Amino acid sequence: MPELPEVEIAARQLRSWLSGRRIEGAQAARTRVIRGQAPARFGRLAGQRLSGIERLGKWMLLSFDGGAGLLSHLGMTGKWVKRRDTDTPAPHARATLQLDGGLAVDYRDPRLFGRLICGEPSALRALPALRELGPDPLHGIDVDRLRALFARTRRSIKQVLMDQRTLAGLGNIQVSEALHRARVGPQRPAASLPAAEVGELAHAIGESLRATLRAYDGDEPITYVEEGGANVFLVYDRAGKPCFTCGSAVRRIVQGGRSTFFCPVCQPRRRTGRRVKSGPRAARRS
DNA sequence: AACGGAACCTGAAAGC
DNA sequence: TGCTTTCAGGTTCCGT
Repeated sequence: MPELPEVEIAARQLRSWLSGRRIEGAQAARTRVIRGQAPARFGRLAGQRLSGIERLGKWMLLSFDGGAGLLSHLGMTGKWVKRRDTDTPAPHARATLQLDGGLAVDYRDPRLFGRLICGEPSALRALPALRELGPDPLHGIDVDRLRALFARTRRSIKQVLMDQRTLAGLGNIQVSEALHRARVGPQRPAASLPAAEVGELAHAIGESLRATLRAYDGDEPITYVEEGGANVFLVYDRAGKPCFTCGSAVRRIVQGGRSTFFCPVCQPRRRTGRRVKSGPRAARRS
């Protein structure tokens, strides 16, 4: 269930696990994860060493010194995990890279929404899913571009931010969190945001991503919220619980078939011009 | 062209 | 207890 911060952590982990090691063997099971590809394609990675990992939105592009590339998307339940090669593979392992030094990394993915594509990095970059990605929000956000983009759509701000062409890597959690931090109601039409609010939203997106990244820092192996990890978020999955700012109940609504969490008081449906300064201060976390 | 909704999957948790 | 329903942070495809 990973979004930009979780994928960023996954990329860092893979970098540390693979760097300096030789791939001794690679195999993938014939599942939806590899779509039409022949499982044998993954054998090409054998004998090569990692030369770099790039995170592109929620995708990771692994490049190897023999010219091979591996594109990975974690979907909803994908995760790379390390083990000793003598240990039994992780449950729901869909692919494995054997490394020298008696180590192996498994790609596990119970729900099979993730993807692994083996090919030359240049060819992988040319795939529509990568070509159409918007800019990476961690590298600074162009507020004018965002505002222009918002102006020419009738969709809600939530829907536009979920679109990977807007900013690459935001997902359901980060969008809820960023809108909350910016005090913008998720149902508002994107086109209704004045320039000042677009600026605040851009700032909030960066803050939310960095806060999540910090929360996972040193947490290895990473545990997602739904896996029983602590909820480190302000509104996500907190329906009915008090807003940390004003104390009123966080609401859950459905937009585009997915849950949105927000505080109806701090994030009004219409712009009121007034801001919630403070209110009954709820206990921080619990 | 842009948009909303369904489809794709499995497993865990909640409801009966 | 055990069966059924609901829900899950992803993209992609299809019809309007």
